[in-house]
Amino acid sequence: MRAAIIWAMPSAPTQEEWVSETLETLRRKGMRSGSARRAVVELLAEQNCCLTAQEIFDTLRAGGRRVGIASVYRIIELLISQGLVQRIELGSGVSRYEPVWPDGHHHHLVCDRCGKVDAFEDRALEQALGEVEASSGYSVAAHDVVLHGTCAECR
Amino acid sequence: MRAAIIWAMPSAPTQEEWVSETLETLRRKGMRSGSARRAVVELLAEQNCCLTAQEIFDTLRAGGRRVGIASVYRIIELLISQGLVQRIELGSGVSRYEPVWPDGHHHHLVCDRCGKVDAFEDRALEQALGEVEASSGYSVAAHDVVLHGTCAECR
DNA sequence: GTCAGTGCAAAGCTTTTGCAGCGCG
DNA sequence: CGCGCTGCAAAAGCTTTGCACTGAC
Repeated sequence: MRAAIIWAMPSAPTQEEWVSETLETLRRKGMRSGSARRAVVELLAEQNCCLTAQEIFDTLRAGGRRVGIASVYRIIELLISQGLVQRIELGSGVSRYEPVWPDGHHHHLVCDRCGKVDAFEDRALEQALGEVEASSGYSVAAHDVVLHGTCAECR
Repeated sequence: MRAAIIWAMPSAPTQEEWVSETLETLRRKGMRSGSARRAVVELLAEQNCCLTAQEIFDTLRAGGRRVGIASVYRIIELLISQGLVQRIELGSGVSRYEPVWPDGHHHHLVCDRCGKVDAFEDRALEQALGEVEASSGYSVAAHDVVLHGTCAECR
């Protein structure tokens, strides 16, 4: 089995390190660390799966935090522009977001029956993508791969 | 150069054949061929790039057709459910649609600067994807690959 | 004390749904 | 000549913007 299904939580850096490095990166650019911003960063860090803006909002509200959905969107937008978070489109019409871990790169498998999302890594796939990118004439900054199908439990 | 940038219009079937085969497929399932349905199918067939619902609507309106945007969405939905059209998400928040040609399979390169979209094919990439799919535990029905970057002109 | 960050409310867009009338088969 | 298809209008999400106030530095 070459394509290992993983949960995207590399051992290094840890979740806490990602939080502090993310806030430090913002601070270095002269940005402040307000309560909503810190809450979103901390929540993203502890996820093993990509979240929607609504899920982030609901989770923070359920935890008693008084955040606005607009702040969630603004914070995500900021983190994406700094390369700290990545937007994932799985085809359902809503955007999902997950932290960018410096030492890992993975893609997503979506079960169209139950909605489950798995992550996977594959060296041969990355290599094939790298060769396509090199010969494309584009300067490729990012690539997204989404596999749609039916998971083992639903089958 | 392995990854050929192509425009996704295979020689067989021709555009006219795709139109007639698509309408015939619908007819065989007891569906009718109203004017809006035929107009959308004909417009899709002559595109070399994926279109948004709004673009389809605007183009048909500009051509003097009295179509509703709701019909455009309903027709696209129908064609997707029959496997005749495919939904493409390029990360901008709007869905794009293109015909499924029976004899070809391609992916997309997006210039994040000017918005241009190119299509490409690559055998090694398809093979790597096939191996990932086989070992994933999922029954994979479709896969989407999107490369983001800067095109030669913008660079 | 200043001004970036925030919450709330309203607006903007894309997509979906309801419904009455038209027209394909 | 019936019922499926269509256009229009309204509704339903998701996301963005405006604005006054709060709180980080």
